[in-house]
Amino acid sequence: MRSPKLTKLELKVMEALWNNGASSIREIQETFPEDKRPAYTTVQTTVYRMENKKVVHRVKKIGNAHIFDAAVSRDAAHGKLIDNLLNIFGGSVQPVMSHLIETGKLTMGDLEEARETLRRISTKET
Amino acid sequence: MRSPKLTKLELKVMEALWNNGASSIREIQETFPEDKRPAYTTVQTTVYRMENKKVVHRVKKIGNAHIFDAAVSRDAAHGKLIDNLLNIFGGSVQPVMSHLIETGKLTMGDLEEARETLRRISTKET
DNA sequence: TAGTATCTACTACAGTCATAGTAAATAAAA
DNA sequence: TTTTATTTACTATGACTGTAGTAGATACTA
Repeated sequence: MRSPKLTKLELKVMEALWNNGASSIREIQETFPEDKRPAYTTVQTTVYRMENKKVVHRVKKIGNAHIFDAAVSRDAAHGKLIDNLLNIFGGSVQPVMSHLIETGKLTMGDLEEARETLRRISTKET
Repeated sequence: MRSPKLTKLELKVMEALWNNGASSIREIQETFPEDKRPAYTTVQTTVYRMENKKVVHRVKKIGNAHIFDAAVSRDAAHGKLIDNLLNIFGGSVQPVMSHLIETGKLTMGDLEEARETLRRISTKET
């Protein structure tokens, strides 16, 4: 299992670690907007579970506080999410593209950019 | 709630309904590949739950069997999934495109096609 | 009509998740 | 050093999910 499935809350924890680097439970908790900040112990429980799943790990101890860090990269995790979605669509990107276009989320500019990226890669690879 | 979140199994049930139209529990169950076909009652329970969520509904009764049909369109459900994913990426399509390109899932042909679709739409809309 | 097959409705159960409380340990402050 | 604040480790709980069994109703068949 390259990287296990992450839940919504777990992803938020990962975001905190990806953005701010290794952090204590308290630090992770405080990245949540004040009005929707889960209790300290909620974050704690989640992080412990993530530790079991091996997606975060303890890197050191400061005072009595453990410091955790991400054990999977943002790209890996995000890639997993995308592949997952794609699977639901039978692995075809076409329906995804259609939806993005129809909802106006994909602009000509995005396409141009993608085109460039693709060209650059294929030139390098060939 | 436009359309509630659907789980993996629920989506498979929806697929069955979208593909084959209104169906009985038995018919839905039989769309699963034989080697990974859940028990009749598993499908039944799932469909009942989906009925509560209002994503399917009973359309008629044949013999003693109820016939269910989808109450949300494939596009709506799929759109929901995509939007959901996009939210995780802060609403930006860019990281998604990058991943698709990097994993070779998005080809130049796909881009051309998307380009065409986009052009056609914007011409019509403008 | 009696027996067999099918379906519904209900119940059960274990796993995961989001949520959080509490007791005990540890560290910091007065 | 006694008090106060912070952390850890453990426990609890209520949704939701995937899984499926069972009793009773209904329909089909010989």
